[in-house]
Amino acid sequence: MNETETEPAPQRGTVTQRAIERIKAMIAEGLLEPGARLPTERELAAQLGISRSSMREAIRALTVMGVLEARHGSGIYVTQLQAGDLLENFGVVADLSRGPRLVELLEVRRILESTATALAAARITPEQLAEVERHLAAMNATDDPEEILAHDLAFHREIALAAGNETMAAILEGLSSRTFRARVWRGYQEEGAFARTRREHAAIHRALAARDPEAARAAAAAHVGEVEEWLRAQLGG
Amino acid sequence: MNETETEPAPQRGTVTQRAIERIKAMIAEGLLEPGARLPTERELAAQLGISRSSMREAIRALTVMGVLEARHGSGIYVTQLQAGDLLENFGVVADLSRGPRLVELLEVRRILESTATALAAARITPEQLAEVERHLAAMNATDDPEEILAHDLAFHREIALAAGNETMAAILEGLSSRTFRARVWRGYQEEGAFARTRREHAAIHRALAARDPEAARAAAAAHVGEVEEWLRAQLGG
DNA sequence: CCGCTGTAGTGGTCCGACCACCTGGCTGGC
DNA sequence: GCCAGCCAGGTGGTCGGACCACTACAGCGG
Repeated sequence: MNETETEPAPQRGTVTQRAIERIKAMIAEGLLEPGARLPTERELAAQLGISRSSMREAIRALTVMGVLEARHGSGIYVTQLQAGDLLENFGVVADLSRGPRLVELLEVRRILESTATALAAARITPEQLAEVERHLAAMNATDDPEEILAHDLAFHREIALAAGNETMAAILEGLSSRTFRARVWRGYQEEGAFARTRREHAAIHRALAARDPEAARAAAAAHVGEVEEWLRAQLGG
Repeated sequence: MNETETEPAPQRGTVTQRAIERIKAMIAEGLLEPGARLPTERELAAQLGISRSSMREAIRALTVMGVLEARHGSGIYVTQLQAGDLLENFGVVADLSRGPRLVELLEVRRILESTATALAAARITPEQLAEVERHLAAMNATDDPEEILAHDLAFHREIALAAGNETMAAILEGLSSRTFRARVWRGYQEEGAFARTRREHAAIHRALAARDPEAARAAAAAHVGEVEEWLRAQLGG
């Protein structure tokens, strides 16, 4: 391979790795706006002087990171680079963590969730509060664990959104991913924790309706803390 | 909208996507222990009945997620699945976020960093405290922005580790990634914020040495909050 | 016994072909 | 003139095979 005669650092790592950095840099520098369409795979490969296979791997990597989006038959596009896009695969952390790692994850969630709930108490709109109440009611109206879980997730998601920080909401979404919750809660709920959970959710809602940030923070921290303590005991014993 | 009425599970998405899920599931179910070596690419491809190219893309995806690690000439291995492994590429979020998103990111960091610093005040060991002091001294002993930045990062990393939650430390690491800090601080530091930063760092250290969690929380929150406010003003004006 | 070397096997890269899908223009009827 | 439907071109998705770069280890020679 030839190089530009004066370049002392032609190749750092693998070809694919370089392609990833190049495209990432292009986006960081603003050469590629969010939503913009990239050249075709074949063209990109030619531009960087690599094979289409390697370019495809680079694109796959950026797709996983949530930076690019490939639409079959249409083209490759830059995502909106919203928090949700970039944190979409954050859930795998929760899905593949085990043992002490799970407790750490719940501790992080407790910190963020309590703060988010406190913020939400101050900022939530009547419409959002109504939505929260809807999920709360639906959660109490059924005994199907699947449905309860779904409304539970939606309940907290709505609160996180009401906090006004989309990034935090996206992170919490990952920390509460469906499979994660299902895994941890399977045992937790079997111990008849339904009643306790309902009480805690009611307390959170009460604090939100009263616009009391401190009460909301405490209620949310206790809510997550309950699960955290249970899980800690599971591991310890 | 509804599907899967007729066929149980013919083919959900693309071939590569299925391969990713399969391998991820194998790890989640414990069939592949952390550090274990996988079959060769060619073998894996044959097992799942797909081409090696597609399998390579799947492996690349899992590599980016921090789940797998490919060693040229040796083989493919499952990572230790530590927080650091899975959150390694979390930094891209910080690197590619702009405008209001950056403020949100700093807000999340402020919440986590203040809590982590408070925890560290209660748990830090003499050795760790000495290390923190070393970085503090090195930071004050030079005027080279690069060096200051490096020790600044190490200063906070040491504190996060002392908090005893590796997952939180890894997330904070991502939220403080080198390029992110460099981007935001370029302007911030140019306004003669060196002195203020040093004062804030000193305050954090003082709280740690005094084992005062509340003071540590306040100092850390103020430290990050300063940058946050500055950035907010930059965007507002 | 140690160190060097050769080699088999691994991931990394490239090529060229074909398939599946989407898009937009064109055709044809109304 | 307008619109539905068809159709061709272009796009990402998949495949198979070949070769390169690197690693690990067995075997040789000192």
